[in-house]
Amino acid sequence: MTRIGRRASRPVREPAELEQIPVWAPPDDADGQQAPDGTAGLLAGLNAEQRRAVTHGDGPLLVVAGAGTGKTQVITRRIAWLIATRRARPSQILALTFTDKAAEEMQARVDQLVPYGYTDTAVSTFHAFGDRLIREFALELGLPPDTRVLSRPETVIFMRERLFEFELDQYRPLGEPTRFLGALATLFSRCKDEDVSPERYVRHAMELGTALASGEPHDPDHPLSETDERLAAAENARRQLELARAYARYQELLGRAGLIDFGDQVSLALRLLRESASARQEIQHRFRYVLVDEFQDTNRAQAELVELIAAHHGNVTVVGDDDQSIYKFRGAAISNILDFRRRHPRARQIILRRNYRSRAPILDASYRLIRFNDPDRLEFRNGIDKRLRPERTGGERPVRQIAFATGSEEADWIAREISDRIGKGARAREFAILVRANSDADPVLRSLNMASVPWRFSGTSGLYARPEIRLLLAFLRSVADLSSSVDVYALAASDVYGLGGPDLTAIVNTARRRNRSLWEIVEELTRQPGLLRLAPDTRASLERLVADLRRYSEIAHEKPAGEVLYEFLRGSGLLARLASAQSVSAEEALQNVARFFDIVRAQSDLLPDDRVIFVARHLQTLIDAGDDPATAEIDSEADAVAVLTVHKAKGLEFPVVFMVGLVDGRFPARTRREQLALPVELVDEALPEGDPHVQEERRLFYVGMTRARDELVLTYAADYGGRRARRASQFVLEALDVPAIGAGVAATDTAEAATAVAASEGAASGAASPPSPAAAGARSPLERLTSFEPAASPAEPGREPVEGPLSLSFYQVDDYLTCPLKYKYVHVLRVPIAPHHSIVYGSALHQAVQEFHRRQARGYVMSEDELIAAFERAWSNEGFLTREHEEARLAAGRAALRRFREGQLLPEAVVPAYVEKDFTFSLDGDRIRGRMDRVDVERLAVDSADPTALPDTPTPALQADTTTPTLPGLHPERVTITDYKSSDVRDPVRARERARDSLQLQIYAMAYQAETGRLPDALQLWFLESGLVGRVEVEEKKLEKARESIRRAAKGIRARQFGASPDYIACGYCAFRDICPASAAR
DNA sequence: GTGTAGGTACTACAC
DNA sequence: GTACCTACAC
Repeated sequence: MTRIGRRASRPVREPAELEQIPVWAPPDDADGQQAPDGTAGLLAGLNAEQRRAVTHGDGPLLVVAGAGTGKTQVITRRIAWLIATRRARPSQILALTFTDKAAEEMQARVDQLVPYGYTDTAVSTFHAFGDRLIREFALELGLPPDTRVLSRPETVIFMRERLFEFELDQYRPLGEPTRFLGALATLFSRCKDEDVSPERYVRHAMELGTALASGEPHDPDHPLSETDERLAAAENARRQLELARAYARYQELLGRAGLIDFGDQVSLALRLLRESASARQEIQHRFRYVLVDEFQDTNRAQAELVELIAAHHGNVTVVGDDDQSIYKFRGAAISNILDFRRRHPRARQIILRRNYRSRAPILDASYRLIRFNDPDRLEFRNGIDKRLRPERTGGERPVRQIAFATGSEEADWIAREISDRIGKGARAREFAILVRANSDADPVLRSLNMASVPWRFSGTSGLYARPEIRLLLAFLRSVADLSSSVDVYALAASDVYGLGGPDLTAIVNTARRRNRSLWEIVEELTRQPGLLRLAPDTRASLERLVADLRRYSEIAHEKPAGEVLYEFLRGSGLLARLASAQSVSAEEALQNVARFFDIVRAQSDLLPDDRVIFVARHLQTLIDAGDDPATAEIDSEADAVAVLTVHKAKGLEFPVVFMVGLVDGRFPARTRREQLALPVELVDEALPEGDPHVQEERRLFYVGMTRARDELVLTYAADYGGRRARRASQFVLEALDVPAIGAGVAATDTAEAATAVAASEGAASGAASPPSPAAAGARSPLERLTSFEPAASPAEPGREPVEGPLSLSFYQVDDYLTCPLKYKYVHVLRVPIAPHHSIVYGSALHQAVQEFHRRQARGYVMSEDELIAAFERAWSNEGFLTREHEEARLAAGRAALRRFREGQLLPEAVVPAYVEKDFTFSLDGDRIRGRMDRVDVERLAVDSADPTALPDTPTPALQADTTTPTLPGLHPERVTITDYKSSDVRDPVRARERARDSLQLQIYAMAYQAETGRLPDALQLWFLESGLVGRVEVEEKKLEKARESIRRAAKGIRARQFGASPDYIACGYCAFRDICPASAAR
C-alpha cells in the first residue's frame, strides 16, 4: 500500500463543517472497476465476509475473526471506509487496542490507507484514551491538571511509604510488614478491572458480616460442622472488610496526593461518563464510531467504557475471537464477546472463516483441540460455524509430536534440526520456538548457542539480574553507604578489583571479629599495612579500591548519581572494555548499561535530590517493589530464531513453529490461586461449565498452534530434572487425536528419540508411537540431576579438604543445607550483614524470657515492669521500616511478654530445670554445639506417666509429686525441651508442623541424650507472640533423618564444596541475594 | 478412607 | 514458605 495525498494544511474542522469536506477518492481497484462511492481500492483483495464487515453501515457489529483471517485488515479498512464514505470525519472515529505496539501498527496501516491530514483518528490503547479523557476533564474529576500515573512498582512503594496509614492487621504481619503489598496492589488493580468501587467492596464485606449475624441455616451437607463453618465465615468477613477498607484508604491516599494508577486510567474515565452528564454527552457526540480490537481480551471496565461511549448511537464494531482469549488473569472477561449479541440484539454478526496463514493439518489439529472447550465457546453457544478454511493449500506436512528422554535432548534436537535446515538454505527468522513460561527457554537458548544458531529471546524482565547491572548497583549502594559490607565485598570481589582467595577471606573475617564494617578494615589496612599479612597484588588492589571509594564518595556529595556512575564506568575501565570487545554479549552488556542509565536518570528526576545516597536507596526500593525491566535486545530485525512465550507470540506468525516442554504441569500450567482473590460475588462473569483454568490454557495452546504457517512440531520430554517422570500434555493428545499413552513417554536415548521422529513423520496423523519407558533399575538421569550430591559441585580451588573434626552449630548445618554458598558467605567469609528487624525483635524477646527464667530459678518472680524493662534494654532500633513499625513491634513484644509472664504464674506452671543450656556432642567425630533455650524435668504421678496423655498446652496441667516411687522401666519424670520462637504462628496445626520439621529440636534431643544417657520425652517450639506451642514426641526415625542431614552438611563443609543451590524462596530471604551471582530471587 | 511423607512449582503481560 | 498432588501405610 502506498501513501496517497498530502498533508492537509487546514486545521481540524468543527462538526458543522463536515459537509464541506472534499471527497477524498481512494485508488481504484486493480481491475479498473470503480465502486459508486469511490471506495473500490479500499475493498480490493478482500473476501466477501471481510467486505461485508468493512462496509457495514450503522449499528453494532460483531466480527468473529479467527486466527489468520485478516482481522487487522478489516479494522483498518473499515476506518478508511468510514472516512472515505464520509460517514465520519477521522476525529470522530475511536479505535481501541490493548498494547502500544498494536496501536502503533494499526495507526501505520491506517496512515497508508488514508491521506495525510485525514488521519487524526484516535487509534490508541484503552489506557492512553482514558488518560486523555481524565486530563481533559480533570476539573470534573477533582484531579490536579498535572496528575502523575504510578506504575505498579511505584504503587507498591506508595503504599509502603504509608503502610501505617492503613488499618491492617492480618495483611500487615509485623515480622514482614510489606509481605502483602504486592498482592494488595494486584487486588486493587483487579477491582478496577472488574469495575468494583471501594464503596461496593466495603458494602459487600459488610453484608458478609450481617449475613453471619442474621444466621443463615446450616447446610447439613457442608463438610464443616456448624460451629466451624460459622467461624470460617466470620473470619472471611473480617478479612474481606480489612481488604475493602484498605482499598478505600488506598484510593483516598492516592487522591490526596493527586496521583492515579494504571487502573484509574480506565476506571476514572468510566466514572466521568457515568457521573457527568455534560461530559458524557460531549464524548458520545465526539465519537460517532467506536472500534475495538481483540475484544475477547477486554475486561469488564473496558467493555463498560465502550458501551457508554456508543450508547447514544450504537455504532460499535468489536472484533475478536473467543478462542483466543488468554488474559483472564488480568481481568479479560470472555463473556464480553460471548454476550455481545445478548446485549445488542440488533447486532450484526460476521464470521471470518478464510484462513490465509496456516496449512490444513495445522488448522485441523488446532480445531480438534479447541473443540474440547465446548460448550463454553461462541461457536457452540450461538450455533455458528467458525471453523477455519485453509486458503493456502498444497505442500502440507503433518503436525508432528516428538518425545525425548530429557529436556536437554529435546533442546539439542531442535537446535540441530534448525541448524541443519539453515545449512540447507532456510533462514533463521523462519523458525519460532514457543515456550509456556520464560524460564522454559533457558535450555533451548543454551542448545541454540551450542549449535551456533542465532536467536532472539523476548523476555520481559531481567535487567537488574544481569551481572553488569548488579555490579553497578553494588557500586551505587557502596557509595551511598560505605558500611554496607555486602556491597563493598561484591565490589572488591568483582573483576574491577579482582580481590579474592585467602587474603579477602582474612580481611572479611577481621572485620567480623572486630565487629567493624568491611570498609573500616580495608581503609585501616591502607593506613596500617602491618595489620594483616597480605600478598603485594592484594595490597595494590586494596589501595585502588579504597582510593576509588573515597574519591567517588567525595564527588557523590556534589554531583548527581548518574554522573558518579558514569565516572565509575569510565574510571574502572569497564566502559572501554565493553566498548572494544567485539562480542555480541559485550554489545548487549553495553546496551543494558545504557538502559540502566536511562532508569537512573528517570528516577533521579522524580526525587527531590538526585545524589547517590538518595538515588541508590530509591532504586533498591523500586527493585524490592518488583520493578524488573527487560534486558536490551540487539537488533530486533536480525535474522534469528525467535524464542518467545506463547503470550508474546499472539498476533505473530512463522513458517515453522516448535512448541516445547509440552508436559502436564507445564502446559497446561498447574492452577495457582491468587494470593488475594477478589470475591467471586463481585466478579460479574458467568462461570463456564468446564474447568476455567484448563480452558484458558487450551486457548493459549490454540494460539500457539495457529502461529504456524507451514509446519508445527510439538515436543516434550519425560525428564526435566525432577524426580518423577513427566507425562505428555493432554493438549498434545487432544490436538493429534491419539489415545493417552500415560507415563514413561520418553525414549531412553537420542537414537530412540530419532526413531520416534521417523515414526511421527510416517504417520498420517503425525502421532508418534509411544517410545519405551526409561530403563528400570539403573540410576535414572532424574535421580542424578536432583539428588543432593556434594560431589556435584567442585571443591574450592586451591583448598584441601578440612582435616580433623569440625565444630558445627545448628545454624551452620541449616545454612549449609539451605545453600552451600550462603554458608560460605556467612560462616567462612563472615561478611558482616546489617541486622534484620526480626533478629532484633527475636533476640530482645529471648533475652527478656531468659532473664525471667534465671531469676525464677533463684526463687524470684520478675514484675511486669522489670520484664518489659529487660526487653527494652535488649532492644536495638536497627532494621525497622519506619518508626511506626518499630513502635508496633515493641508493643507486640510487650504484650507477648505480659501473656508469657501470666502463664508462668499459674499454679500448674513448670519451673524449667535448665535455661540457656550449652551443649556439645559428637557425631561421626564432628562436634555439634549449641544452646537449648529451656529444659523442663517434671516428676510424674504414676498414673500420669503416659506421655501421650498430656495436653498440648505450654503449661501442662500436671501435679509435681515428690512422693511417687520410681518404677523400673518407666521414666518417673518427663523431659521436655523447648525452643522459644518469635515468628508469627497463629495456627496450632502450623505450630505442630513447624515442630515436626524442626532439625533444631532433633539436635537438642541428641544433645540431651549424649549428656544424660536418655532421650527427652517431648520437643516443642513455643511461639511467644501467640502463646501457641507445637509439640512432637521423640522418634528414632526422625533422629536418624536428622543425623543424616548433619552428615550431609558436614561432608560438604569438610570438602569445601560451596556451590550455590539457588532456590526461589530461599534466595528471596537471603541477605546476599543482591550480590549473589547465583541468586534465583526475581 | 485418613494421615503422613515426599515431591514440585512458584506463570503469562500491559497499561 | 506453602499449597497442592501422589504414593503409600494403616
